[in-house]
Amino acid sequence: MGRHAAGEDPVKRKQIVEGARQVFMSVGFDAASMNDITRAAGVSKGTIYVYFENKGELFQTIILEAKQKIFEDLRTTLNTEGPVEEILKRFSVRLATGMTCEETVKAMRIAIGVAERFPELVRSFFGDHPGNLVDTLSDFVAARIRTGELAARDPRLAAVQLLELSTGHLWKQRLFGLMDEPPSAVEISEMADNAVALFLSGYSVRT
Amino acid sequence: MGRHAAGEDPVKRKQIVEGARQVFMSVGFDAASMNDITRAAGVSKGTIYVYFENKGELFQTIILEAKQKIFEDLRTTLNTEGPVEEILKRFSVRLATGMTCEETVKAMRIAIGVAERFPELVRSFFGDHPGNLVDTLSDFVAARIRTGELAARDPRLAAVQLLELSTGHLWKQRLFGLMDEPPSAVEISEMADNAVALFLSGYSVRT
Amino acid sequence: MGRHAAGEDPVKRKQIVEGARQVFMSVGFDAASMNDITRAAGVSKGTIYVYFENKGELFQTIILEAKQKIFEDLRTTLNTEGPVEEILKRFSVRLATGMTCEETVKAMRIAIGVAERFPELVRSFFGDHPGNLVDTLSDFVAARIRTGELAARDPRLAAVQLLELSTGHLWKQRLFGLMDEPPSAVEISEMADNAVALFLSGYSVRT
Amino acid sequence: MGRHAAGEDPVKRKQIVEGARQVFMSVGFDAASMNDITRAAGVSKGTIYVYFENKGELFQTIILEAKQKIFEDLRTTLNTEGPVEEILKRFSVRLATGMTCEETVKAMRIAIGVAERFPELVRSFFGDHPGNLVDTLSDFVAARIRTGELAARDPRLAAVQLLELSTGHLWKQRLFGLMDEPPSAVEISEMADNAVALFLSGYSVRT
DNA sequence: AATGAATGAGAGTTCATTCAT
DNA sequence: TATGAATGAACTCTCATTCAT
Repeated sequence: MGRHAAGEDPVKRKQIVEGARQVFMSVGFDAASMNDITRAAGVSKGTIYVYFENKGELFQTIILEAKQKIFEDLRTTLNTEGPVEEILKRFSVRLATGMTCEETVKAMRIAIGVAERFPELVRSFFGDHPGNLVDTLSDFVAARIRTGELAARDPRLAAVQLLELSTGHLWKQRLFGLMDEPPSAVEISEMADNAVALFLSGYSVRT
Repeated sequence: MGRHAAGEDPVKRKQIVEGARQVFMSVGFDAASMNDITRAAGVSKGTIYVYFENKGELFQTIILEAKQKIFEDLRTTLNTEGPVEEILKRFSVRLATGMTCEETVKAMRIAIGVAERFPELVRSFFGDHPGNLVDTLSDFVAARIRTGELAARDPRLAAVQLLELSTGHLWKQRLFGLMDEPPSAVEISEMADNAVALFLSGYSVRT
Repeated sequence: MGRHAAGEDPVKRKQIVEGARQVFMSVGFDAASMNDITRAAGVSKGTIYVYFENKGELFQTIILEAKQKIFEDLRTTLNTEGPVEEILKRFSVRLATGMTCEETVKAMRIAIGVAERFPELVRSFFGDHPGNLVDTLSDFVAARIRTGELAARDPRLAAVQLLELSTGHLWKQRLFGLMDEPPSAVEISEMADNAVALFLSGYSVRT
Repeated sequence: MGRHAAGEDPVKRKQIVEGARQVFMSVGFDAASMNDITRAAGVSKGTIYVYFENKGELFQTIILEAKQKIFEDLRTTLNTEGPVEEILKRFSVRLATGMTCEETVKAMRIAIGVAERFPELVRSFFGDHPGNLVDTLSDFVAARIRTGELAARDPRLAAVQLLELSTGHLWKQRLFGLMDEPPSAVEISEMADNAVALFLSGYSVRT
């Protein structure tokens, strides 16, 4: 039969998710009404409740989807061959780009705002799931220590520091609304240069 | 007569603000009802509307007050005499302590969550007001460059980097609910040590 | 001050109860919407929720009030002096009148319909509360056995039987909608005569 | 082709009715959702609407079926030969058993609860259909008056009185939730004894 | 000046019914 | 003929705000 099972038509589901994203992203969780979402999705209210148990579940879906996009290809960046400096710079640029783009910033803002009600949701951004950012970068640093390219007593600390230097300022400015547009490629590149430079001034092996 | 003009009794105002602070901080903006605040403040609803235009304005007052507390004594830290390293460490410790304490984290979370509705409010945390954090620290770095203690092409960039290194990881963990309690004094001290160490490895004048 | 406390203005309360009675009585519990009641009461929805916790509580109030009216003066009827036959007839008439009037019938119908959800409510009609109908009449019968006017091995059984004979048929016809109007005084009187006659044929002392 | 016309397959119809019976009996009319019934019946929603115009019609069918069961074999009881007392007692026992069993009580409660919306439905329980209870018992009493076994000026009144005495108290207690389980055979038998005894004390021919 | 009872629009969710498949 | 995904009106209840006292 050509018809889909209840709650399983991917086109409808996409429609709902898309409508919900628009509404949630622009007004947040509480201020988003299911009527707004209904309207934005072009789907009836009843249908939404077939696809999602309730407002909260729909919300979590939106946020988790948004989160996926940021981190997915960062690991592959670190797994390529090449000189430390070059790889770290590429990593730093990609990370900062993902963290400061419009969608990420909005998703994080909203998730942070409901942290008390959806604790796992916010945690998941930098959370303990395998392959989280800190672990991944720590592994890279440890490997390059073994190759003699880096020298650090605490690879994890070094990783954390690079992460902060790479995203910190621009991301915070975006999060707190001090920068209305995502930073330009040039700005990101400069910040990455500076981050990697300071990092290497502390952890590269002096000749 | 000893009566105050409408909306001008500072004791009443304090009462309202205190009640609102309790309620907003514990449940956020949307979940806080004016009835709850009325109850917590021990003031009638009508009175609240004499002192504050509406819920949003009251909310902004609360958040701005919370913000003041974090940054107020940081500048004096930088204005003391002494060796760069020592001063920066003290600054770093105070900043991280203020940024990760319960009240700050809650206030930021709530403010971030309603960023779309109260854009100036969130901006004000790290905003462009005179004496903001970046300017203050930049000035300090520039001064120490003039004294020959530090060497940096871009004092502002250096300041930003120190700020990120000083608060970044712990604060982000607190904000995203990955750390339920504020970090201990030891944790903060270690992070400050490491931050200042990396900073100086890049910007201190090599002998 | 001339103003009433929240939920304590007897005029408003009466208005709400009156509106609710109209709506509940004419369509039952489930089919009655709070909007209908709002309209019928001429009071805002919020106000109703100040006076009553929820729909169920309002409903219980309506039904219990209706119940009060039926039974309140029956006991005094039995406490008067006079020959058994005359007293029982008066009791029988009053009971049947109360049980078959429009309001009682509607209240009972609706209460019966929601017996699973409000069990105490239905039970209260003939319930175990002190001074319920069976006890009261049993006491009377027992007293008249002691005076030698009646003879019955089981006064309670005799009381129950009189109650059924007095109300049974007419009440059941009313309850099941076979009689659109309350029975006339004549009909009730005849039924009472017949009930008392059969009762006395079994329990009066033969000379 | 062996297919049935729309809405005419008796097996499907039975399935629907059975599913609806389960659901209606356990939660009542309003709380029963067509989805529940769909599930209980194992038939699609569309199919139900082929066999029954709407929820109300389906409901009426269920209630009428439940009603049939109570009264169907009572007439045969009265048509047997034997002494009046014995026959009346058997009749009384069967009537009380049928009127107080779980299914009857539930069906009556639900029907009574929606009496305003389905007036004919409730009426049908004791209604004017040929062969209703009162007529049947009146005929029996009249016949036994002609044989000289009973003496009553108004056979219909006598019949009504016996009916009330036979079911009244126990049934009312069941209907109003004062008795959670159906009465035991012993209780019913005793009540029947007492009912017939009082009846005969009034209407048997004295020797 | 201060109060708090009253308002009513709007929240999330359910469900009888329809109609494309 | 039978299906069940989709609809959207209607449900109960909440709450920011007003205004008579």
